[in-house]
Amino acid sequence: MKQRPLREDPYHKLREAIVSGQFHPNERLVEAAIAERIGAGRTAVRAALVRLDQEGLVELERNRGARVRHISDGEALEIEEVRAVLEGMLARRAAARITAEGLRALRHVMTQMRERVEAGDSIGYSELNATFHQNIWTAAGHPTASHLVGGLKSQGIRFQYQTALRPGRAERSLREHETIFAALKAHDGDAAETAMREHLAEVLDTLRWAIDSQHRTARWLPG
Amino acid sequence: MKQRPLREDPYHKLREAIVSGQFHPNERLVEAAIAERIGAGRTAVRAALVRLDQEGLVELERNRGARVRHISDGEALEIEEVRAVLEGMLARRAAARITAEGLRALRHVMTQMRERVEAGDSIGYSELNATFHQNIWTAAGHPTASHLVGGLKSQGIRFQYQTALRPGRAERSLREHETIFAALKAHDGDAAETAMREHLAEVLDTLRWAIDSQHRTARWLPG
DNA sequence: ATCCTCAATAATGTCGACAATTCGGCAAGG
DNA sequence: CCTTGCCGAATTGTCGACATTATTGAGGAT
Repeated sequence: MKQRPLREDPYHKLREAIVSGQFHPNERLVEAAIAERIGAGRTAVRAALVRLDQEGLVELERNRGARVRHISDGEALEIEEVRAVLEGMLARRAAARITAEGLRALRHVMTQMRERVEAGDSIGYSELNATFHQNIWTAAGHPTASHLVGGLKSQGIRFQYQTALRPGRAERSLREHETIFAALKAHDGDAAETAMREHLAEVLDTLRWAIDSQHRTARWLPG
Repeated sequence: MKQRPLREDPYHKLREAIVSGQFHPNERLVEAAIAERIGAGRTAVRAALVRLDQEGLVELERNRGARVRHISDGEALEIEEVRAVLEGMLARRAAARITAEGLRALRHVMTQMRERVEAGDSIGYSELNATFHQNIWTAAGHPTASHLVGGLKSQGIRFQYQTALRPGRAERSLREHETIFAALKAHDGDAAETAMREHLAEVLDTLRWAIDSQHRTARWLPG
């Protein structure tokens, strides 16, 4: 019995390549090329593409092949909106069910986040941010919602770098996380949901700002 | 250029067969058998199974084939919970954006629902119920959330018959819908979200009741 | 110069065959 | 009687070949 390393699975390999930005949005994904690139047969690649299409990372058109799905600005906002309500629900549940163990893990992550902010390391902070949220999903014990949120996150990942660039965002974000943590520690479901939704409303605002400033610079250059 | 009738697409055919209950939960789905049954090649059936697996209607195990996914009671409750927050959000948005046209369509559906209740036609009412909610999704203009809710709905469909059986459920449900409609008509987002969430909390309670009574009768018969 | 036609090309969709794997039964051994 | 190992049927996974379909580009007519 040999275990199957997930990293060798064509689906995961291709998914990782797309999410990590190795393919540009709207770039065509030719089955034969992908097959050779990741060292798999065309059949397996096909199956992977079907899954990724269903997942929303790839767009599959009959007889016209696959391309990396381009997430429009508006869609990114929609995704963030849905994330907000789902994570709000997860935070509420987490407040009711989180254990001492879970709280300790969260506190540990927050300590690291504080370090990253003080060091001015935006990208390191961003990764810890993801860890923080994932810990909450785990504590919530709600596979259905976690699965959905995970899928949304992978779609919106292209925009996550942009939000980190806003001046002063990290400090503010850190305070918001502390509020969430306090609510969880107090097992206050209402407060946890509210704090999480406010936090993600802030993220949404930042995203709007990032998109706006993008449009502004885009008009400056060619004009 | 010939249009492709969706009903002939193996994916939709198989999906419809599963959702409509032509296969039991946990029933094995042998590729060759399905292929012959719906008149398609094994390749197409394979692709359909992959999609349905990603969608959560089918469970695909490596080298062990596919089976209809069994949604446990707990999972059904989780699904309903997620549906509640998502539809709540959609109702809020719908309140802000619904047109006179959309309101008229909703009113028409509600009239029919009233008729079905008075006629004691639970199953007809249930279908109109689905239509009512779909109209709200449309009015909300939020493809991302609508898509997710649609997927959840198909997973939980097995339980929807059970909830309709509770005595007096239909009348109460009708009143709840009227409340939602009033909030939409008044373009009151807060009220719409609250009404929708309360409505679906009721549905969730009814579902808990259905599951409980199921367990009771299950223990009576063999005990 | 522009538009249309049509062949050449490249990619996808489908099929059949074969290899790999799982599962059930059956017999040998403890 | 129970466990273990092995064989065979059934099913899935993969590959290669071929049909089908879009796309591209050249050439000719207006």
